[in-house]
Amino acid sequence: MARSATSTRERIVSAANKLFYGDGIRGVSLDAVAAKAGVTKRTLYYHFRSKDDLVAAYLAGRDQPNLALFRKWFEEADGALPAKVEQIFRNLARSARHPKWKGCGFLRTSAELANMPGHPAIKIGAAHKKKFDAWLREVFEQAGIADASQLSRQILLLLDGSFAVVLLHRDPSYMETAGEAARSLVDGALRGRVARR
Amino acid sequence: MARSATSTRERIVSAANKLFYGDGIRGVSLDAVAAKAGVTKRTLYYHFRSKDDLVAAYLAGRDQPNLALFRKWFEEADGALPAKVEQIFRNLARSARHPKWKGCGFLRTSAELANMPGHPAIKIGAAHKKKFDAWLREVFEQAGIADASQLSRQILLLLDGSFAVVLLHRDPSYMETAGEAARSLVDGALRGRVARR
DNA sequence: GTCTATAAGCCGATAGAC
DNA sequence: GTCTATCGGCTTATAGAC
Repeated sequence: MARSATSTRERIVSAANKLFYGDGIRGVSLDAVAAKAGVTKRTLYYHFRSKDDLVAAYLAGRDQPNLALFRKWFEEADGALPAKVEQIFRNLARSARHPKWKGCGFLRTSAELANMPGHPAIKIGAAHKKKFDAWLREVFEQAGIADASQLSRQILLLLDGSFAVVLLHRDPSYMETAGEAARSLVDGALRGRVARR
Repeated sequence: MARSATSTRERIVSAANKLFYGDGIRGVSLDAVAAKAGVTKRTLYYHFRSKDDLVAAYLAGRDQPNLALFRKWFEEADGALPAKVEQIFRNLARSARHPKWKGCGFLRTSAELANMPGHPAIKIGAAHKKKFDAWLREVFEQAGIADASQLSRQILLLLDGSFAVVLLHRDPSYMETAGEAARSLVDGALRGRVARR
């Protein structure tokens, strides 16, 4: 009734975000989420129909902030297009050195719930990556790159590959390697654009 | 006592392989593994100290067969080096169209157990990828590519990226996109080799 | 080495009061 | 909308017989 500065629902999602991202979906109980949010489990179930519902809300809450961050990194980077793309990977490497970093929440959820392909959370993850792909394709199209769609997909493969590889080896330098590969591919596409004229 | 054609231990690992790969580590109980292996849980605990121990055995059992398959795909492919590398991705796309395909067991385990960085199973996964990396680097070195190490890492990023992306979108065509990117990078490295002479 | 049986605790989800 | 209390089931792991 008394509306607090952050709503109960927001506090629950925030707690779920920290716990699910940190320890994985099936590694976290709703008891733990409720306790961290400072509510009882009954209240949690008032706001969310089920654990699956909360998992979907957890990823939905990461969608826009994540996209905004990538765009910001790109826009603030100096240099030509290949260097600006590479800069995304450099910033990612920096964030991956933070001790709490545990890869991409969307990819990890799809890996953990691979036996439930239609799970709402997986759909949210897929949509998130599609949005990033669409933004990157737009950037490449405006640069006059012929097959912008193919190139953006390739960059996304490198990006998601670096999430997976860095998580496995705990070595963020792979993100810099991925950035160099991305720069090579963008460079090649730009030269292709000129050659085809 | 009576040694069966397949030992009890092997049957347990085989059951664990199917279940863990299919439904994820934390999504599978040892009750289910024991039942599928046709033994009691007490027998399972005779052969494996803990669930973590069994998880490690599950991934260890996938190491060599997986590497052998990639090598076979490469060796049987026609054409020059870039085409042979691309053929690995084409074969992977074909296998990803099988209904039981659920990504890379090593990567999915590291994603699910991201909160346990020192877990034995993660070490086995990291070692597996390092072996593949070393083999690919050797191939590139023998082709006279200058920075074979950098190139093999880039190809692995595309490979692992395609595992993650295809699992999320359930669209194996991303593996063909990754294969084309890999071919581009190998092509570029070969041209670099000539240019530097 | 394999069995039956069970400990001890955690899980998602719900009942009913206020 | 939030609380206390609890259900029925499942989980890892162990005890003790043969």
